[in-house]
Amino acid sequence: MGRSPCCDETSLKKGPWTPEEDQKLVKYIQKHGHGSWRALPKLAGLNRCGKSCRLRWTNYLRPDIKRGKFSQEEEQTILNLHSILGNKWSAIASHLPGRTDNEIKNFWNTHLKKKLIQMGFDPMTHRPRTDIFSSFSHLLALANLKDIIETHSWDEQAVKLQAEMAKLQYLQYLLQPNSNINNTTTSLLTDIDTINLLNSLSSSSPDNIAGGGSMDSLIHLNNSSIPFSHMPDLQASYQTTPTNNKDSTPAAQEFPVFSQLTPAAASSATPSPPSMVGPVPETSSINNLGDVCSTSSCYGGAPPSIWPELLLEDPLFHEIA
DNA sequence: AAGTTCGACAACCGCAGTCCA
DNA sequence: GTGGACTGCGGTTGTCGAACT
Repeated sequence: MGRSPCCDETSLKKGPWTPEEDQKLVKYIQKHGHGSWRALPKLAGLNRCGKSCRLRWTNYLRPDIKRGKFSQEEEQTILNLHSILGNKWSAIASHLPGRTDNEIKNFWNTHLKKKLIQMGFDPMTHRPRTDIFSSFSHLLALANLKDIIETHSWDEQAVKLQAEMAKLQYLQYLLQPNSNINNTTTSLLTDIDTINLLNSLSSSSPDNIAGGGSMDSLIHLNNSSIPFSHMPDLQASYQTTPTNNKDSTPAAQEFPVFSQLTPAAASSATPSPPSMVGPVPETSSINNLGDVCSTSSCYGGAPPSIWPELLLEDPLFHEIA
């Protein structure tokens, strides 16, 4: 298949379009239609390649383009569709009238992706990240650095650190959704193993790596439920722990679905549906979710909404099904 | 006030698919 | 069937203004 040279002519202008160029392009297309994009620049009196003209028209000058910030509904639609379609920006754009694939792609990369990451979700899978312990260990270390320095020798702590990290790494392995655990029995054993391991961590001596607070931290993290979303026992604490007023967190306000999860849904051992359903990390434990709301796409006081519903209503969902 | 960093978004690049002579 | 022309698409880069030091 031959490849057409397009913009390799060095004499052709690149870079930002001027208002004059825009005007020429719009006038020409309004009068003649775009026809052949390759021929268009000459006919329109533009020193651009056809490809550049096409992009400028489709991404910016087209009259039916909706500009401005994305609405909350649009944001949810993007999240839903992305969870099914992945980076199929044009497919996503086709469900958002007036929005271009480029605009959606940019919005995803600059806002939504960061938001998911900050909330502890993998932006590609829309599931809780399973590598949370890598950062968790850092958090533990930071949180207890003072205690370590003040009360214990470095050697002593180093040994304990290694032991705890080994446990955590094994725990992480057990929690891997793609681990080679296929049959029910093994899966059950795994959960038991996992819980036992957690218990062992929680029952460690008070001067363990977390300075007596590692399991507390875990439980609080479990309120955020990133690593344990498929662990029923721990989910119980998720729903009953009163000390964490999730509804007051920015994330809970912004994504009310997280605070509305039923125990059954929260304790489901089944991997979450493509849409992002799952508890939200506790603001103060994981990261500053206030930052999440600091973006231009945050809509304080907006009515609650639930992505999966939107997803199921979308005709695309039926197409795919 | 000047320089630097960062975020948002427009634009470019190159591959892949489709159409058609 | 073949190959050139063209379009669509997704990843990446460049630019510019705002925020920060």
